[in-house]
Amino acid sequence: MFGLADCNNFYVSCERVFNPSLNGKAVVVLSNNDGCVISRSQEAKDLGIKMGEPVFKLKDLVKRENVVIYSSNFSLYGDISARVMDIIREMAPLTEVYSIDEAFVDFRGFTPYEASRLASEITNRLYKYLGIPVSIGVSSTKTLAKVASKLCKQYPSLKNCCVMIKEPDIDKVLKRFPVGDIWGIGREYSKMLISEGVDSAGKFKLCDPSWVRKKMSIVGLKTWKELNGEPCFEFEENFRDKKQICTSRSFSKDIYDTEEIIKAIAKFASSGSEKLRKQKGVTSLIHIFILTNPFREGAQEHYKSVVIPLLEPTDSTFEIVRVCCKSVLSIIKKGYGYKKAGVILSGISKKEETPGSLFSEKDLSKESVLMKSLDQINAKYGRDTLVTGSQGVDKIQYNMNFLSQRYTTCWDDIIKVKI
DNA sequence: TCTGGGGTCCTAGGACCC
DNA sequence: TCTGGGGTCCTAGGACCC
Repeated sequence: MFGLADCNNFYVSCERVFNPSLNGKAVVVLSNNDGCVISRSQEAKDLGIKMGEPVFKLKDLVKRENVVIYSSNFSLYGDISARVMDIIREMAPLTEVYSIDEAFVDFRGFTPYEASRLASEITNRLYKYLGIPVSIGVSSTKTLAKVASKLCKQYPSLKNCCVMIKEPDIDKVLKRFPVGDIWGIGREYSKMLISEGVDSAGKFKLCDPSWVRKKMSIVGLKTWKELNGEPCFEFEENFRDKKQICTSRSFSKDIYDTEEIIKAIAKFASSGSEKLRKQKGVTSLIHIFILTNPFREGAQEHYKSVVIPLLEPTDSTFEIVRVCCKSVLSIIKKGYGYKKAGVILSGISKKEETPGSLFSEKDLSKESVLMKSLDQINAKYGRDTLVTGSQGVDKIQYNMNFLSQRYTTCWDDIIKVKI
């Protein structure tokens, strides 16, 4: 049996821990740059606020209903998430962290009764120790466990735990479960299935597998099998290395100045390199992209990108920043305002397993020492203490008008709170 | 005025290999 | 008249996740 522990309205719940007066109120957390809604309290959902909705469209509603707004505070959410995962791991050692607010928990070998006891112990402890409400669903596959965890949110009487094992019970649930809410079925497949008359998980479960395979590839077929009780997604080990590392941001306004774009690209390249070194990898392919504002009228050409294969795979901030700054010039057009940019590092391999070049002119061991010092200094004195010249010293401005304090990770903020 | 960021996997088609 | 067969690798694009 697989369990899925899912924090309820996670970002909003984190804000509520440090500000209990938010309980019972409509609260939303916004994406980077204060763009879209990415977390909603139940009260906000009840007002009809949708996931991903841009906040400027909600202006009237926010005012009328006194919706409380927060900018996203990932230092806080990341730290609370780590604490949640630690506690779950203490109680169920084989735990796969799936996202910032979800973990699959191993319930193999448990009777349904034992599973339900452990699940409720976990939710109770998380609420008691951290103040974070968590739903746990348990069933025979990951996909069904996801369904079970969603039921908890629908039926408060379940007290945040739902063990779903008996076939007739499962079928009863699936019959009323919207096909688009199934894990692995997104907007496009959902549209297609509904147009074919398949609007519930129950109906999808009864589809002909070869039809599913044809329409939705092997991925869709796996989801179908999982709904039929055949596990296709196993537990995975947690610290799998990334195959690509993407760093990108939207800017708070359109940027026309080439120097400004270069600064941003240098910053993205340098953060990417740092992430790369953390997993002891080297990149051999760099992808840079810039976008003009796609929502602005009359903007034609809005996406430009360039891919640069490297002759020698590297993890050096200097090398990566240098290549990026030089290459981005080839795609920037004068007179265009850019709204977003990013750097993707791919073709990643383990540094120690990557052969060096016979004709290299660089002294790689020196470079390694330099990078190590760079990382150590930034770890000790804070991010961006030491940066490349092309990144510049003044930070790029992003909108963060409703930011809470970093209650658990930043000493300055704690002092401010006390005062 | 204001529309997120960071990932994964699969498939089709083209270029290339022997 | 007749024009191989079996692969791999790469890229772009499309779907999905939170």
